[in-house]
Amino acid sequence: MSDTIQPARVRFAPSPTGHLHLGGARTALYDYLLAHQTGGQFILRIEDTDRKRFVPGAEEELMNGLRWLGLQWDEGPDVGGPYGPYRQSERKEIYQQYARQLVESGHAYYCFCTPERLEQVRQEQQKRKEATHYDRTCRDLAPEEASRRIAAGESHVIRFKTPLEGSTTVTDLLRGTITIDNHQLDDYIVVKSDGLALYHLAAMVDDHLMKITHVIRGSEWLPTFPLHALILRAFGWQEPVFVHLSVFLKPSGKGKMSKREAADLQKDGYSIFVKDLEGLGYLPEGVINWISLMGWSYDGQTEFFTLPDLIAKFSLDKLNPSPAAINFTKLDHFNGLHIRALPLDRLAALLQQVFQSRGIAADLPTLVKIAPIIQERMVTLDDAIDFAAFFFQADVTPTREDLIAKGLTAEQSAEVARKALSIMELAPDAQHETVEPPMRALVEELGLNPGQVFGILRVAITGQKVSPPLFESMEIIGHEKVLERMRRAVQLLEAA
RNA sequence: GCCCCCAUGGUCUAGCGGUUAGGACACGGCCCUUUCAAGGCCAUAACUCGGGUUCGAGUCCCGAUGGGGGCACCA
Repeated sequence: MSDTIQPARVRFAPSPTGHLHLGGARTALYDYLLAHQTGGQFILRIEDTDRKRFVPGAEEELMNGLRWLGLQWDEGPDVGGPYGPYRQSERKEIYQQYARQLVESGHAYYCFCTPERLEQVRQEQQKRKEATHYDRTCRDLAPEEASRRIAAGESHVIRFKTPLEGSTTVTDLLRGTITIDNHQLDDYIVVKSDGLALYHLAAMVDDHLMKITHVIRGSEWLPTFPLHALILRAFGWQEPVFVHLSVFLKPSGKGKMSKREAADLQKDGYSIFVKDLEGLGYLPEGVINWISLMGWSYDGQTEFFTLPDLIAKFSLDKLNPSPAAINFTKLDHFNGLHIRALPLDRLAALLQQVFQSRGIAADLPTLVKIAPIIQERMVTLDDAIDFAAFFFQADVTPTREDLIAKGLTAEQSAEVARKALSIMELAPDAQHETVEPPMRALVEELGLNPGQVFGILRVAITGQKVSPPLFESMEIIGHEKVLERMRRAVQLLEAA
């Protein structure tokens, strides 16, 4: 990076109409990275001009999601800032003022066509297999007539007066210039009959007023990008840099994620909604690392990144314009990597939350001892339940069948268990340094495989066939409890 | 139907006219090993197709195909 770089002002501008999903999170991440990398500002703007689609609580969920990911904004509805308000529903008058300016300069006009008539026109056009466009009935209404009808209280909207001739060329940072014939463009409505602006006007006005330097948004805006440029140019405003990010496809890479498929994902322990990820055992670090690489790369080699790494290494010109399939197994991979990178005390604290959420009271000192032996075995934090719940149970309940070692009979297994038990009874403590050598000697003496002997002990002490390393586990469980569990296993094997 | 965007292994990607086409995930095998992991090693696997341009094309141009997006008083 050169030192001549200008601080970027970048905004994440979601509408509070649903859950924050992976695509939005990735846009917000890139916004955040660019702002922080350049010493600029990351702005959160709520685009809630559509009252019909407003979902109560969505704004709060969105903010919680961003905060969980670690993407704190510098300006926004809650923290304020010099260019507020940051909620579009609170900026109605501002948009009206600029819409009037557009009408006065001849770039927009009042339209009195009813939705019913518009619908009729649209249907006729479809029947003739034409592109659906407004037929421009009100485009050349005399200003006097328009004023008269407005004064008479007639319902109206404001439409942008798209040039009939020529073409418009816009520049997307990833795709270069895109030129479209103006006759492909419609006379889009920019102010609704309820007086509220539509995205096209509101976003351009806000981006200008809020001094946004880079607009990073989804590629669904590409078709209306020329309109936006036309609006900016009508005002004579400087155009920010536009970056249109590709969409996310479903894991197969064939098509985008449907609502149904998103729901099915939950059954597999995955979700495209940020709000679900924490509960599923994912780390914000893992999620950030994962989504950062969906459409961006650093050198094609390095893949492990923390948020500070990304701030240092992110660059817009390494963005990839092609759609990317969501790959949850890669999320698992990154999550595992970041779990292993966690300091033990922090891992222990996170584990405590996980256990607590399952109604298991796990104390921190024990958790700190457990953390190092399960850390490299976990993909999600939830895996700790399978790996370590037995540490906190009063009793374990191994089955007789599991206690019988491979290649041995029940009687032989009982004999092994009895001998191991007497070793344990003679041992002064359950430290693995004191227990492991005699146990290994026992393996030798009996002429068995370590797996056979240790397998019996594992099931006896942990109650399960898969567990963290045996002797470390015994040490944490404690001498008394280990003896107790081993005696019970002997009983179980001798019964029958 | 019309318009726009995109195109390297199954998936994420590096590549920016001359490479044995590199890395990662997943998958398979081996090593390590008390289980499960982690780690190490090895293997399988790609330039959508057709035309150009060029001494030479994954890389540039055109077309086709495929995928995606848009065509609202939603964003």
